[in-house]
This record gives sequence, structure tokens and C-alpha cells, in this order.
Amino acid sequence: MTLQEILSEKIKIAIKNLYGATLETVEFQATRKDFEGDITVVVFPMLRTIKGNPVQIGEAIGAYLVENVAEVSKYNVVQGFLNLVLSDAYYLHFFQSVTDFSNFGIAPQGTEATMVEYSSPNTNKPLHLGHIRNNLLGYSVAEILKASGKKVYKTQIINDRGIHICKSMLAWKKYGNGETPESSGLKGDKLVGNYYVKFDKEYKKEIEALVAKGTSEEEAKAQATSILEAQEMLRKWEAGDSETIALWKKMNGWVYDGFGETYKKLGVNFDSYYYESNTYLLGKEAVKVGLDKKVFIQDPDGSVWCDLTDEGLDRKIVMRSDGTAVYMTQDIGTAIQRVKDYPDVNGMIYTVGNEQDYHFKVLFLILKKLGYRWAENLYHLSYGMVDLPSGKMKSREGTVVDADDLVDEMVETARTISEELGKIDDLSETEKNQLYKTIGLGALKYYILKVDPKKRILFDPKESVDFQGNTGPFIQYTYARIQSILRKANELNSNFNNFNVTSLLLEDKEKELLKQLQLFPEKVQEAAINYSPALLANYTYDLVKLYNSFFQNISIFGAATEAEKNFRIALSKAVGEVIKTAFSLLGIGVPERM
RNA sequence: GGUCGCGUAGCUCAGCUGGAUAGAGCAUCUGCCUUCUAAGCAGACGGUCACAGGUUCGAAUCCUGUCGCGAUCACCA
Repeated sequence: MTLQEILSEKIKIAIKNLYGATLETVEFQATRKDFEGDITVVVFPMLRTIKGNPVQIGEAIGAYLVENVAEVSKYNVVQGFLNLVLSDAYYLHFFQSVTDFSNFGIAPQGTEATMVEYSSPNTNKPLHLGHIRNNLLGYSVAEILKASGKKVYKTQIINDRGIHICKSMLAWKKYGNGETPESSGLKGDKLVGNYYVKFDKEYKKEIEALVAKGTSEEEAKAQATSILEAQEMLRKWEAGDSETIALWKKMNGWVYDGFGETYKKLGVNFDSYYYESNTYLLGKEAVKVGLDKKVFIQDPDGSVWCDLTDEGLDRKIVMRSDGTAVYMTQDIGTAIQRVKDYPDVNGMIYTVGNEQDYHFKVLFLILKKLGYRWAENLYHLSYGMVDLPSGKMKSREGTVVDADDLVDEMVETARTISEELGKIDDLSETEKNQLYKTIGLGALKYYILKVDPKKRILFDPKESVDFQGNTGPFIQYTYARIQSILRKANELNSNFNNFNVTSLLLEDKEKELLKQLQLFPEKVQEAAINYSPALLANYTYDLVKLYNSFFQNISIFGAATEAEKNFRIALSKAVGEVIKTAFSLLGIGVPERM
């Protein structure tokens, strides 16, 4: 039973005794800094069941609690707010009860599994800044869900077929002279991406030429040789033409190698992969089932629809009149397939940009109508675009920020700043390089994850990312300093794991720190429920701020008593462990030194 | 035009299921490095929470409307 639950019970009893009334719930909130106290009971809502003066009621409850609850040592009432001061012993007891903070806040894994889909790229061009946000969010939410006690499968669906990849293939065939990643020294995804751009260039030229001859632009777009050839290639692919398939496999293979490198660099991973070339025909079975269940209706021309007008949405097509599947059908089929592949899955998270809000609303609704039990637990982790100061990113106009380049830039910035500070000159080259990666990636990841996913991000690559204030490196820096303290404690043979808490009096900020530490498991749960890494990021920042403001102004090793010194070292260690855990849920590393 | 999302300090962002005088960082200014890492700390300055109504003891938070920005409204994916 938590303290809040205990207090809640006691207050209900008090109210019963004093006023003969029965309270449904008691409202708590954290006490504001300006007032003395740790936890506040809001008296106003009680006025609905009890008649009286809120101040008097507060006084009465306060007196009762001090008398009857050991943890409450003092109280004061301001207007309708009853501020309770909790005893040092309560906080110290909490601190001692957690023997190992390294797993603090991590719930044991339950049996219910959730599938988290993220990344899901096209195979015709390299990953960019938008994918970075997607990857970081998806990975982090998956880790947070794990920490909250769920079993998690990370997956992605790779859009490996269609006209876009045919464009790259065609351009490679026409202009490539057999170029390969090995021969060109280019990363596979970059190489294929270059041919996609090449295609577009040639295509545009052809359109211009046609328009100059008097063809309308619309017709020109449809008649240009390049696009006709690409369409022909797609037909061949669909017909299973062996030469086309071989080229497709080869080029996609290059892309996967390239993506693999980028994922490794970003520190994200997957438990399974789905390919659209395997799933694009799925879902037809579901269409039949839907027709039988009368969830879908068939028009005279043979096309199949789902009528969602009752839900305030439109009629949505699920099968074309020629019997082929559409995007929606594919997604229905893929969802069903995934549960077949992983029978313990009872929910899915789709990390996809907010331009597809409508699509997922419809998809979830259809799956519910089809009656799948897991359809109740679907969530579209929708996130805003990442815009540049110059506007929207457009791959054809070359205004995209490449994922690899961006990471490299961040690492370089970290290198420059670290070298200027010169604190780590004694480290080896490999250690230094590892550190720059940790810091550079930490800056980038934290910058993106601390923002509410729903909001658009304006990203200015020129100004890069700050290393001060509410940033990844600031928090990493605090962690590194704590490690330094622990190294010194070890040198001095301080036995900080075994200190006596009964003799301690807590300073205000120590108490606040303990309060903040205590919140961590709750925060993990909250972040899981809201699918929000931002919550966790901002919590960690608050913790670090508190820690710094206390430990900057006091001396740990010069503490008055041995018990105090050991307690402060132990507290530092605990803060360090929580930072480490929180950051690992965000996919960010922490350095021993920096 | 319909639907959805966003709008908080000059800038970037917090603000949980309504609660006390609205919170950080950056930028600007003032202090603090012979003592555990100054990527830090302490402080000053900075707000009509887009606007207007409503709900109530109480609204940045909930409801309605207006304005601004964005997304989306294909037998595309």
C-alpha cells in the first residue's frame, strides 16, 4: 500500500468520525515550493459531501493525521489546502528499502505482448531526419513498454515493392554501368537513392521536351519514356520475370545493408521484419470474412467497401473492382498475420507520421468491426513532421537532412567541444571516439525525444543542438560527475553502501531529491500509458537539476559526520543509477567520464 | 469546404486525471573555478497561456465559437 492510499484511508475515517460523512475519493497533489510540506490534500472537493469551512476541515484532518499516522510529522492549512510534512524517517525508510537502484522502476515482464512497429522505410532512398524521429520514438516507446512490464516485439514493414523501386532499378540499368557499393565505395542505400534522383532528373527532362512540343503537362507526365519503362518494369516484377526479380533482389540487398549500418549507428534494433512484397496480397481473406459478417458491402462493379458513415467517417474501399488489394487491405492482412505469427500479441503500436491519422483511425475501426479481441489495443503513435528553417524536406529537391550525415555532424560537434574543454586528454583514441558518439547521439536523441510527439519539430542543423540546459549532454555530464565521486569514494574506501540512516537529519533538498527518486517507477508507468518518452526525459532533467543545485553547493567528502558523508555518496549513486535507467529507456548511453 | 492536430516568455520547450503567485533552458545582465568535473551553480530581466464566451468555489488545462499554422479528405502507398 502506498502512502497516498494509507492517507486516503485515514482521511476517510477521520471524516466519518468527525462529520459522519462518507468520502468517495481524496485528492492529493505535490506541495508547491512556496509552502512548507511534501504532500497536499485538497479540501475543496470535500465540500460537496461535508458542509463547512474548508480551513476548519483542513485543520481537523491535519490534527488527526499527525496524531494517527506515523509518517506525518507536521501540517499547515492555507485556504483549502492542507499541507502535510512527512517525516525524514519516511523518506529514509524508502531509500533504505531500495537496495539496488540499478533496476529501480523496471517492472517484471508480464505475459501479455505488444508489437511495436516503427521505421518502415521505402527501399529507394536513404533514411532522413524524419526517419530519425520515427526510429527514436518507436525504439524508446518499445523500451518503456518493456520496463512497464509488457513483453514487446519490435518490428517494421519494409516497403520494398512498387513503382518507386522500379524507378531506381531502371535508372541503374540505363545509366549505371554496373556500379555497385563495392565499386563506388558508396553505402548501398545512398547508391540506390542516387539512381532514384537520376531517374527523376531524366524524367523531368523528358516532360519538358514533350511540353515544348505542345503536349499538355499532364499528358507529358503520363507519356514520358522513363515512366512508361518503369511501369513496364513493375509489370514484369509482378509477373515474376526472373531478370527483373534478380535485379530487384540485388538492389534491395544493397539498401538493407545500408539501412543496417544506419540502425546500428542509431542504436535501434528489430525482432522481426515484414516485407510488403510478401504481405501486399494478404487481406483478401479478411475481405471475404468481412463480407460474410456484413462488415463490408460489395458494389455492383465488384469493388468492396466498408461503410463508416455511422462513425462520422467516409466509405472506405478495401478491394478494387478488379479484385486487387489496396493499402488498407494490406494493413488489415498484415495485422492479422502478425497475430498468427506471434500468438501472445494482444495489441500493436504503429509509429507512423500524423499525415496518416485518418488511415489508422479507419484501420482500427475496421479491425474492431471484424471482431478481433486485440483490435481493442491498437494505438497509432502519431508524430509531427520535422521541419527545417527552409521549410519542408523534399527528397526530389535535395532539401533532406540525411540521417547518417546528421549523426556524423553531431559526433563531430561533440568532438570539437570536448577537445576544447580538454578534460579527457588522457583517454585513448578509441575511448575518445566512443565518448564522442555517446555525447553526439545523446544530444540528438534527447533533443528529439524531449518534445511531445504530437508537436512539429523545427530543426536547424546549422545551429546544431545545444549542450547546455535541458539537453542530453547536460544530463550525461551529471552522470559522469557522479561516477567521479564514486571513484573517489572507492579510493578512500568509503563504505557508503552501509550507512546508518537513523542518525540523519535531512536537508530540504535531500528530501526533495528522495521525493523525486521515489517518483521514478510511477513516471515509467505514466510514460508507458501515454506512449511518451518526453515525460521520462523531462522527469530526468528535473531530477538532475535538483541534484546539481544541491551538490554544487555542498561538499560531500567534507560532510560533518561519517553517516552524512556516506548517505550523500549513496544518494549520488542512486541518482546516477536512475539517470542511467531512464536514459537507457530513451536509447541514450551514459559515459563514465566526459 | 469537412475532419483531425497544434497555438504558453524574444527563441526552444515543460506544465499529470481542473487547484495556491505560470515553470525550465537559450539569449541579455550580475555574482561564483587553490577543496568531489564551471558542459556547472546562485540571482536579475522577461507572460493578457492566440482571441471571445461558457461550465464552477477555482480554467493554460474541460465545452462552444473565432482567428492563425499544419496535416488529411484517391479503385496511390
